Amino acid sequence: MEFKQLKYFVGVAEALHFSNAAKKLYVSQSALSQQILLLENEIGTALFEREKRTKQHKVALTEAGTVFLMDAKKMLQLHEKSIETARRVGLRQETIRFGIFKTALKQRLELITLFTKNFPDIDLKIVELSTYGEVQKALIEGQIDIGFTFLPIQNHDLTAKIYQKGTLSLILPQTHLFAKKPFLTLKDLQNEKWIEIDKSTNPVLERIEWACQEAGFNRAASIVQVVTGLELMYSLVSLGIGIALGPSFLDLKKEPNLVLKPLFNADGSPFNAIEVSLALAYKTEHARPLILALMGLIKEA
Amino acid sequence: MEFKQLKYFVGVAEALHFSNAAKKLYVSQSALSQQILLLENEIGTALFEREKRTKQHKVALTEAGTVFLMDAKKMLQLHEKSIETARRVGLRQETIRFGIFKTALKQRLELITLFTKNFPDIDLKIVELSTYGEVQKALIEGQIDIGFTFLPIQNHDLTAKIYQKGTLSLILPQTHLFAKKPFLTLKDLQNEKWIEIDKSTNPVLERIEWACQEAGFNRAASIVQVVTGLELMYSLVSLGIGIALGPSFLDLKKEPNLVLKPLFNADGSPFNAIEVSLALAYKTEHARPLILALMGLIKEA
DNA sequence: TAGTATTTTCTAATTTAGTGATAAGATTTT
DNA sequence: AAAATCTTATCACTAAATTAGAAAATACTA
Repeated sequence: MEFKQLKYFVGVAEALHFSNAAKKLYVSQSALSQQILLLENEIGTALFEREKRTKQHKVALTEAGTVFLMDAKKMLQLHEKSIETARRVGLRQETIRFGIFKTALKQRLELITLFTKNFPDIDLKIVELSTYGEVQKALIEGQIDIGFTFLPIQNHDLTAKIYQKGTLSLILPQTHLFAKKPFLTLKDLQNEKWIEIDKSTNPVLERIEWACQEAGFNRAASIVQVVTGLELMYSLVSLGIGIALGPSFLDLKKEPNLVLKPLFNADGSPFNAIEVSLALAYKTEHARPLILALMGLIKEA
Repeated sequence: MEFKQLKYFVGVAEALHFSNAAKKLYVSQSALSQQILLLENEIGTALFEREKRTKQHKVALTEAGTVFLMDAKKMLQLHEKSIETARRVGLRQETIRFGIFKTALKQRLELITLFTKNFPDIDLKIVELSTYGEVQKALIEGQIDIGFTFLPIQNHDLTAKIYQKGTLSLILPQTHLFAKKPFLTLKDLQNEKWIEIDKSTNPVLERIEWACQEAGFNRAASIVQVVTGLELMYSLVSLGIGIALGPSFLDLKKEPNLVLKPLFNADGSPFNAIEVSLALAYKTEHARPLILALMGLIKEA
């Protein structure tokens, strides 16, 4: 018996419907069926009556299922409570300095929420840095304990885990001719002017140049402005001074004049040769349970 | 967090010693360490103080570990209780007919104990059959629900799981010249007289003949007596009428005049070309949770 | 300084869980 | 009826996690 199976069981018991429960639980219906079967075969008795789907998709708890549901809920409650109390006792006055940089606004909020929700008793200090390169530097120098960064990481002293995987997307003014074109390729962009984020610390950005060379043009020559922050980039693109590239998970809701367009290869497949991944990182030698637990939280999102 | 980790944690907390706890828990010490680490890294705080083994191998619970221990025990209790009550409710008056045959006395006792301990409320009927071939027949014909048998199983309607793996061993009178020889090979036995269990239904026994042919002699010609049960075989071997072969897991404690000797290849490696495996089997199409749960119990042993 | 006891780390092998596609059972629609 | 639909179970494949065992690391003992 596993806690996962208990969660699945409670999910099905509440939905009384495998497919619907699977959606809520974020697993496939087949995985859900299998785990419920495993649970039943461990206990030795059916927990649900499927009745060979005799009547209208009737899934009902058996008598054994009914009594087991109560215990399953208790176990899950105790599971949560046990973690909470152990954390409260073990983490009194522990401090975590969490480094963030200016990109990825939505993501950092989500993660801070996740951190404080799961570890309400730690002293979480947010350290704002301007670029992800500075985050890496601060991690290595021990000024922060954990932080956001883009991949790849050059320094081997850091351990990172992908938080959000993205590809390169195009940032256009809504008024741009291409804003309505469904399949944009790199080649389509050969006559554009470009705004670029300072790339001194980002190896990914260099790969854009290579990709443009492959597509048959030299983008570097068309860069009209290099900026250091997203805000200025957004402004310049809005003004029509040029277009820009950025991670596909950027949140442009607050920039009504801009649109984020995915890129495609010539054959119509998504252009994902250049991966832009946002990751959470810590200095490997500073690993301790609390930091590893925070790292572990990202797989829930 | 997994129940397995909770069991391991309680084991270490009670032994306050990883290696000793590992033995009790029947896992390798490294697996134990890893699982405890994983648990600590999920909770986010250390549960044990290892103090970098500063003093005499001191393993102590941290404060967080102490509070977590109580919850862990509660969860494990609830885990057991939940299974018990679900079984009690779901398995009222269920009957299982368990087929056994005369070999493997010790093993069948162990398994019956395991069955009744885990499923105290089912009506377990032991059906004694004389050979494992009859057990297979009874399974197929539906006279029994589950039963012991030797592998391999010819009939594809049965599903089996190995309960105990063994090789062929030699059954000798204690007074026999070979009883003290450390490395017996098949070739050493070419001039012996043989007692043999009725092999009409056992494909494994035929492979003995092949193996003897390979070793350079014809055993079939030296068979002085074919018997149908172990008891008679033991008696005849005791009397010095011949020697016999049998599974290495036979229990000869009650036969003080007999010894069980492993066989070796000419190069000194153990002779395990012929596997004699005792398995638990059921008719595949009769699978139901209770039978699968009983099948599942054998991995605990 | 070598020897012993103990836990962690590393690696290869096995086992397990997950997914997507498909099958099977039963009802509803055409 | 036949086809479409809905639902759960099963299959085959892939990805991930778990295990044991060897070796490394750490500290105490003689």
